[in-house]
Amino acid sequence: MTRQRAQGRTGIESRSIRRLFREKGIVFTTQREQVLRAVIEAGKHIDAEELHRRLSASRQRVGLATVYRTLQMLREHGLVAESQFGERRHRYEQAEGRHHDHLVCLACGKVQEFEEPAIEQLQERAARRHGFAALSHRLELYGYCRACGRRNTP
Amino acid sequence: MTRQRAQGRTGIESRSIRRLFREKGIVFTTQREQVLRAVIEAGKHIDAEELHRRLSASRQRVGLATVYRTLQMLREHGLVAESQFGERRHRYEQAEGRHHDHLVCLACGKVQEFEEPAIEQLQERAARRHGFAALSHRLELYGYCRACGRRNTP
DNA sequence: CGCTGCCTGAGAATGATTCTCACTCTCTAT
DNA sequence: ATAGAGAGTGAGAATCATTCTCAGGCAGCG
Ligand SMILES: [Mn+2]
Ligand SMILES: [Mn+2]
Ligand SMILES: [Zn+2]
Ligand SMILES: [Zn+2]
Repeated sequence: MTRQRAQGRTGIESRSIRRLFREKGIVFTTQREQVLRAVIEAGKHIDAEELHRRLSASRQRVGLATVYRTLQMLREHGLVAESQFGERRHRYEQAEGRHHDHLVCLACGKVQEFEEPAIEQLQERAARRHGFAALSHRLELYGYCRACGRRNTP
Repeated sequence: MTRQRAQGRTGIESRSIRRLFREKGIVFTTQREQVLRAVIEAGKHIDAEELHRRLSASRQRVGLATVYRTLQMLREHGLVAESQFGERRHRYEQAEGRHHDHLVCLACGKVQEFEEPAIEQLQERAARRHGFAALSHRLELYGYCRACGRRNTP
């Protein structure tokens, strides 16, 4: 079995995921490695079904139940972030260092990311005012992206 | 059939809902009236199933499908607001004039409302910066309420 | 009062996610 | 390396909130 030599731009090698899992106390399995790798390569906001489809096509086959289980586990370990965007299914992305929120276009479905540190601060302040200890949050703005806004209200 | 005389504290009478519907171009039916009335009386964050149960118990029976259809319709007309709070089912509340966001306790499930006009402004600004025309948003903070926070981290 | 067309309700259908359980694999300790 | 214990996997069934279907019922308008 010829093994691909260079993994390419992601730079994430099997050994490093193995190490990552060990550090986090996560049992290593090829399925888990493949799921995490696929999430990272997918880029942004992929759903479980699509992830499963891509894995079945290009890599080792991984059961859909395992995809779900693994995503949940990775989320609990802070390696993956889950969002919903007003659809029925959840979407996943790699949880990188920086937190961000989302602008969801109601016309074309595009999801744009943004950061606004001042909002995060005010959230924290608002929470404290109510004696609430915030661990996480979700902020989504729904409306029309630049392209769709121009099309609808010229 | 003896009819209840005074509707009590809500102050919303049949005639006024009829008028409200007419003004909005909504066809009046007793089912729709009952659903809206039940949402208002429920107070906060009730789900469709519970609404259906209460209607079946105390008022006229309304089919579950009709409850869902009506909630969706009322939402489109801005009379009802929908949220999700990380659960599977949606929750509904009367859409009153003032907008608010939510603090969701991960321990006891309590949902507290808060307003922070400065956040709303910053959201608008962030959206504009990306050429995005925001129509609505959802902001939820997840963590521990005062009572649960004290219990867990004394 | 009598159409016309929207509204309703019971049950079936849908669809994303979770569960089940027999089997397999990882990890750790020999 | 090897074996045993326990955690992970996968196919399919189950769950369950929500939507769909369609036959029968009302609302609104003349
Ligand atoms: Mn994102
Ligand atoms: Mn609320
Ligand atoms: Zn768009
Ligand atoms: Zn609490």
